Amino acid sequence: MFLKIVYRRNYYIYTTIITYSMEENKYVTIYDIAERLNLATSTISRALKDHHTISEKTIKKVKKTAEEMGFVPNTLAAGLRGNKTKTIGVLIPTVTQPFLSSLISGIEIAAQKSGYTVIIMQSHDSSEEEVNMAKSLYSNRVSGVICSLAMETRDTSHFLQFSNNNIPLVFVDRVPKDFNTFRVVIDNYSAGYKATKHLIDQGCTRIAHLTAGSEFGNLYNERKRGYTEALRDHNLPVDEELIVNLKSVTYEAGVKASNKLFDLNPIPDGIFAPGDIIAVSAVQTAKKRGLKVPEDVAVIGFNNDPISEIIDPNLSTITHPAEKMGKAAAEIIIKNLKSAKQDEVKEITFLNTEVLVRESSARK
Amino acid sequence: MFLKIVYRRNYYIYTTIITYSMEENKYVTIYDIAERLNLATSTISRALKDHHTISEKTIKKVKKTAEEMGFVPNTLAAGLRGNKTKTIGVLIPTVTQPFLSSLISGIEIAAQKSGYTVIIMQSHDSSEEEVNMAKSLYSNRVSGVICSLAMETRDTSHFLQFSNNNIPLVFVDRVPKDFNTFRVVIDNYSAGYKATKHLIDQGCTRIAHLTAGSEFGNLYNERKRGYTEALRDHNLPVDEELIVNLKSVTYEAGVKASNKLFDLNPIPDGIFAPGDIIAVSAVQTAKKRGLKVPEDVAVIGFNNDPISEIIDPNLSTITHPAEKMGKAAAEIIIKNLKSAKQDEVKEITFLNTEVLVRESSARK
DNA sequence: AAAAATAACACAACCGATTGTATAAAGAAA
DNA sequence: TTTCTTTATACAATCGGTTGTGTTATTTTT
Repeated sequence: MFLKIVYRRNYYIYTTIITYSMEENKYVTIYDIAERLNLATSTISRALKDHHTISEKTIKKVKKTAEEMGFVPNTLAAGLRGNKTKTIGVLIPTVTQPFLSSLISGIEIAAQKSGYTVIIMQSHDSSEEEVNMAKSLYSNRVSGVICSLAMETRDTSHFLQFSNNNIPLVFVDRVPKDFNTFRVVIDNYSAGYKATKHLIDQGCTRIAHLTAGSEFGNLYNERKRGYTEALRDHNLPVDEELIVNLKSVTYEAGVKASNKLFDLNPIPDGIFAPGDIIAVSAVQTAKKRGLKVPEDVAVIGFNNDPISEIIDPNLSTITHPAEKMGKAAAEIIIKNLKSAKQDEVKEITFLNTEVLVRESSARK
Repeated sequence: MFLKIVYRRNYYIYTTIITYSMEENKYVTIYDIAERLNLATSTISRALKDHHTISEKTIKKVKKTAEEMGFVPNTLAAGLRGNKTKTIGVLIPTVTQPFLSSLISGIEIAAQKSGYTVIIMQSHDSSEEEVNMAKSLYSNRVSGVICSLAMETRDTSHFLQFSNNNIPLVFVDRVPKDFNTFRVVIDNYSAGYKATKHLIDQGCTRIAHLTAGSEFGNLYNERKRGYTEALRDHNLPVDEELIVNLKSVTYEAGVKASNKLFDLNPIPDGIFAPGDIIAVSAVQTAKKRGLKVPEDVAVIGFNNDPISEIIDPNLSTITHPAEKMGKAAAEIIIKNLKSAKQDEVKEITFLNTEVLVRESSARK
């Protein structure tokens, strides 16, 4: 065995390679252990999981031998027989958004604790991919599914294969309105309300709102509803020219929308953005135009992404407890898998959000 | 079936629930199709994969019926029989770092394209968890494994179970020195060299370097080696007081280290940080102390994290092609799974890095 | 000491797709 | 018509744990 270094471009490195012995140790099965110990495979199987019908002595002997022989159970065989796999399928738009990667992290930690494995699939916000991947998860006989819908998704019938087959299904964050299953969300309405109220409390009277998404993605609409309600409750007019609908939730779209707002006369004195990236774009656009944040315009974002703590001025934001939501979702799955049948009542779990006041909105 | 809303805290929402019919459609198997069509299961199995011994007519009929009956193949059964699963296991420290989530994204896209499923596990930089999870991947009979080592890991013998059993194993980014298997990396030495040279080219003569990690994690050491070599090549002294070793790669640790550097007299006129978060902390610490970036001190980071484009001033950085690396790793796995036996030669794939000059270091 | 109860383990079917081999039917060659 | 191919499909073993039931010992009860 030797080493070949491939230079894909023009860089060099020096490396030492030690070759380990390559004798193939085929997968060790319970049959191998049974043969070695002159016991039945059923005894081995039961001994390995401390079944009460097996004597202490045998259990100890079996476990020791299994260890020695390097036995690792074949999850597939167990899953096939028992028709369950201790695997949780996660179907989300992408793993690269901070919110979603934190969500995964929470799921993974909770799953790990109970001995579950996590399969992750990315829909890339495409319905078509979501349909395929749901099928793939089903094909893999996942024990439960956690999903945050693709932006594009309207029809959710591809999730019926889970709910119809008693496979626990939890929607997180971007959830369908009309599907009877578990949901873990934040209250986007009250979060929007709180964010707007905060700006009002800071003395803002001309508060703009950047929003996004369609009617179906009720997430942004709920935030917007909170925004308008807060304005009404405080006797402020809801000015349609202060509400800008983003084509996409990107930095560039945020810059464009912010510029539109700052072209108004008078400019808004407060901006509520439904995401930190957008809020950051607003802050920086303001700064570029010589506006002071928060003095001239106060800004509050959403999510509490890592960046919100880092930019200057620090960004006020609404917390979005991603990891907790992941943990909650995974725990719902696990709880429902433990009991013989699923909860009749499909709980909607609301997690708390908080206004995090930092420099970008602190006028007082 | 009804709906119960659980208020975890103090928020409210209004939701409509439509209950879908809940008749259970058990998993449909090829046996069910065989029975319906009065054919043998072997015929069904072959027909579904266009085997040449099955007639066109039968294939068409079988596929139609399978579709109608809602047949979804049981991956477990196929995996058990064939002893392969079309699943790639990914074992990384965490999914929440931008580099790693982009890496996953790349893996997932490439895997998806070839019909592979991805299982992700997080070691949280703990060796113990890494050992357990490697075992779990093995237990799940993954077809291949992609791993970026836990910071803590010294002994890599828990990966022998893969290489000894002909399961393609690719290490990415944080790779062991002495394990004979595929690796996908960047040339950290030359990246460090280039970053430092860039600062020199900008007129810096007193360049500090923040570094991290131990001897084993050769990643940071390589960057440091590039740094010192670049200095030497340009007849600049290597000043130990300008090299600060971080306890952890966090913003806070970066602030602390930066302050230490700015307490020196004279202060460094350039800083090379081995990560963008650290670089950002340096930039902001400098600004807080009234120093101008890049005039008083030029800063260059590493990774090209999203934040580097957003902070003010924009951060110069070294690109770290995460998604490409993931794609490359997955493709190596897939290629090796396609051929009967693995490549004898375990390639080391180097991906290119580039100096991305932005405001934080552009003095000229 | 005989009957009953319990402990300890073995036997074999099962999960569902795959695949080497066998068989039957249809067509081609002799 | 008979034999040889070719085509189309069936049969049955297999992968490796799991689990209901059966079978022997061994111990306890009466």
